[in-house]
Amino acid sequence: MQTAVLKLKHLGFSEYEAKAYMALVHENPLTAYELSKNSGIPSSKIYEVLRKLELRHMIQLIRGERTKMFVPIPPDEFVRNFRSSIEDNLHAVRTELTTVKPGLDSGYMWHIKNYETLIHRAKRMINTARESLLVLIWKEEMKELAEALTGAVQRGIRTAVIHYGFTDFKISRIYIHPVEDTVYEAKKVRGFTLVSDLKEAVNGRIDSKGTDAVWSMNEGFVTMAEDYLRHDIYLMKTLQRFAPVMRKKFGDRYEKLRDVYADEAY
Amino acid sequence: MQTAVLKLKHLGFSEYEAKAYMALVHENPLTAYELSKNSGIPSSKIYEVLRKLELRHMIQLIRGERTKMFVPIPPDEFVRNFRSSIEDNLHAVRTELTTVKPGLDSGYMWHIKNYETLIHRAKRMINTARESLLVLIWKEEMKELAEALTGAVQRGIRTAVIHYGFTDFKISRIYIHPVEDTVYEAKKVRGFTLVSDLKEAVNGRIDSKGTDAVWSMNEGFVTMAEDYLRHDIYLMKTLQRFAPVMRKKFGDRYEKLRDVYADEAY
DNA sequence: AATTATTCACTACTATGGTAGTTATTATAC
DNA sequence: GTATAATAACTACCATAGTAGTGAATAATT
Repeated sequence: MQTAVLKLKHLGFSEYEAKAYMALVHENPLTAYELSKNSGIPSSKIYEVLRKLELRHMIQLIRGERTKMFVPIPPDEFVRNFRSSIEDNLHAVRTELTTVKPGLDSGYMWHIKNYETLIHRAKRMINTARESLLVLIWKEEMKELAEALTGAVQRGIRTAVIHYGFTDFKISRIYIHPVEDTVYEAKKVRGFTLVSDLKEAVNGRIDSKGTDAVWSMNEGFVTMAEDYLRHDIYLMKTLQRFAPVMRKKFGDRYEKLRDVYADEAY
Repeated sequence: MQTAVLKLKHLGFSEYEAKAYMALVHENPLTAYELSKNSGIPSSKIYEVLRKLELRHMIQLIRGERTKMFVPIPPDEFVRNFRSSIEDNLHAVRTELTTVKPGLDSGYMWHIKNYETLIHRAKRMINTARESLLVLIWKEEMKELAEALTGAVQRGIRTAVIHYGFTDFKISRIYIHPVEDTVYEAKKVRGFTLVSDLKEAVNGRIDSKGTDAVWSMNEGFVTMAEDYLRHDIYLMKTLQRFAPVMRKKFGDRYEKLRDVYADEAY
């Protein structure tokens, strides 16, 4: 299925509705009949679908020569419409709910015991960060979050990543922590820490037994996580000074690692 | 039904899901059984509902003493989550669709022949305006759009309203156009013009036969609409100078109208 | 024994996707 | 000039899945 159709479905449209709108955007104006052919929607369904789209203000009926024709609301306009109505609803929910129960969130420690939930939470934090991101991560989690992180960097979010083990991932400030595979192999535990905007943080570990993480906006917790990462960066920068010693220990592999070292301090 | 439940339904949740989440926000943590009682959801359905909510990252299972208990994701967090995923989808749709068909929108003249569509469009324009709004309106449409306009003014949008006929509506810059009822009665046509951010405009008329309006981002069209309204305002300000004459014509009624005149030029 | 916790089974309604069929009008092909 | 595609518009029917509503059957706790 086309990605846009899929996304529209996520936004709550039926497949037929999505396809019809897509087809109309690609070519218009069209009669119902033409649209049914272009979109692959059975002609028997097309009228029902068009009615619904019109109700949702996605398309508009215009007078053709002698037949009814349809044009789509321009995508830009649709996006603005949709966003605006969603924001209305979200705002209403938010005000109604947050006024009821104040105080749970800010100091609350949230336990996450599910890997997917952890990744989901991390993604949201990365995507909604406004200023800064501090990350300690292993390659497994990096695979899940690389896209979101790249996006954040492009958005101009100050981003520092401490990556345990080797990676090809290129980002302005990435500090490679040269962990020997043996160490990792022995422990079989991956740490994961993420601090966003110095306001909220997750910290956890993932091993064969599962996931165990804590999320919070608690000030102490966040500060601690932040210090932890800063400290790690500082440590690595210190280690860099002992490059010769390192080289002895890691050999060529260390050289390779140095190439991707960040040039600038966080 | 509670408004928040309704809003959540608008956002795509089922009634049970909405109720369950609401109830959990109001009191937590709760066991499934307790929740079913508090929320009015049949206990036979509560587990299924909870499973779905967990999948959607709306709630979280925690270990109680010996029974499973549930806590909601804090509303703030939920709102951020939800918005972020909607934005992702919208963005994807937008980029995929606007790259395909460039140029339709900007010069396109959009005919609106449906009253509801006109109001809908106007609302969206008002709600998404970033700088300025110029409105020519009659009381019928004012009733539909008053809330949106008040919101815009509060948001700091420069707003000028030319209102035909008398109104109680209070807004910083409202110019009352003293139309005699007879004139209106005779024509039975209401004009409506809206210019937002000097970028897009709708212009139309509503009468007993129906609605006929045009929306466009076409530069010439927008400029024209803008000029039209400015000119009307200018005209009225000039008329003000002839207050004595006006008073003769409209008598006491005119005095009443003057009270709500805007004090400042647009 | 009563409350709490959880699952199963079944009904009804609605939305969706899919297939079939009806009725005109308008081209074009033979 | 009639046959036959192709276009256009619309109804009816069916299977499936999700949601809502009801009743009841079991466990496990207290």
